[in-house]
Amino acid sequence: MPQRRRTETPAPVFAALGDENRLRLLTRLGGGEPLSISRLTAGSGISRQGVTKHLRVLAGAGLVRSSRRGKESLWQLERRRLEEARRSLDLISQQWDVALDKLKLFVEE
Amino acid sequence: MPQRRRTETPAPVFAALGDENRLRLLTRLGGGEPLSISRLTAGSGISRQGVTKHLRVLAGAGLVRSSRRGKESLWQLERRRLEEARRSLDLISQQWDVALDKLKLFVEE
DNA sequence: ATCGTAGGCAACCAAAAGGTTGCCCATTGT
DNA sequence: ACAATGGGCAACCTTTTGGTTGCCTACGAT
Repeated sequence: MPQRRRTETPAPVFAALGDENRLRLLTRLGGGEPLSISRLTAGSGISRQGVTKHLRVLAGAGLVRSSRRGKESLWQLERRRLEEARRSLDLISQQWDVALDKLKLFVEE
Repeated sequence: MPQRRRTETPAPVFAALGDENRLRLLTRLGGGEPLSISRLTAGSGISRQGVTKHLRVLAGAGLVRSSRRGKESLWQLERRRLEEARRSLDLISQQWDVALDKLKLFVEE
C-alpha cells in the first residue's frame, strides 16, 4: 500500500524563496547551465561567502543541487521543488475558488 | 503606451509565505469566510498578538486584507498576490524549460 | 453604568538571518 | 615547485523575526 506520505509543509521552501539575492541566484540557475560559486558571485553585489550561504539555504530547501568538478562546485536548479511550491499556492487558491462557487450557488438557488 | 511597469520583486511575498503559522492562517482564510482575529487565534497555538503580527506581515505582502466591523476586524484573502507569486515560480521554471528545449534541439540536430 | 469581549500599542526577549572578514586547504597551470 | 584560483570553515556583528506580556481603548449587551 502506497502509504500516504505525511504532507510536509512547504513553508521552508517559501522561506528560501523569500530573499532577493536567492531569487536572483535561482533565476540565473534557471538558465539551465550549472554555474560555479565564483561565477555566481560575479556581479552579485555580495561576497563569495555570502553567495555560498545563500546556495546552502536553497539546497536545504531542496531547490538546488551541487556537484563538485575539479576545484569548483557546480550548482544547478532542482525543478521538482519549484513545482511543488507552485502546487501549494494552487491549493490555497483552489480552496478559495471552491468557497466562492459554493457561495455563488447558494446565492443563486 | 502602457509603460512597462518595473517588475517588482516577489521576494517579500515569498518571505511572508515562509512561515508555518502564516501558511496556516492563509489556508484558514482560504476557506472564503472572513475571520476575526479571535477566531483565528483559537486553536492556533500562539497568542492573539502573535496572530496579529503575522496577519500584518501577510497584509504587508498584500496577501490579505482587513476591514473593521464593529469591535472586530475581519480578515480575508487577497487572491491576486497569490497568483502573482505562482506566476513568478512559473517564470523560473519556464526559463528552465526553454533552456532544456534548446539543449534538446541542439543534441538532436 | 458597567462588565465582558475584541483589539491596539509598546516594551521586551531570544534566536535566526544576512552579511562580513581572516585564514586554511585543494586543484590546476606554468 | 609554486603561484593563482576556487572553495570551505569559523568567528564575529547587526538587524530582523517570532513570540511574549502588560496595559489601555472601543464597542456592545445587559
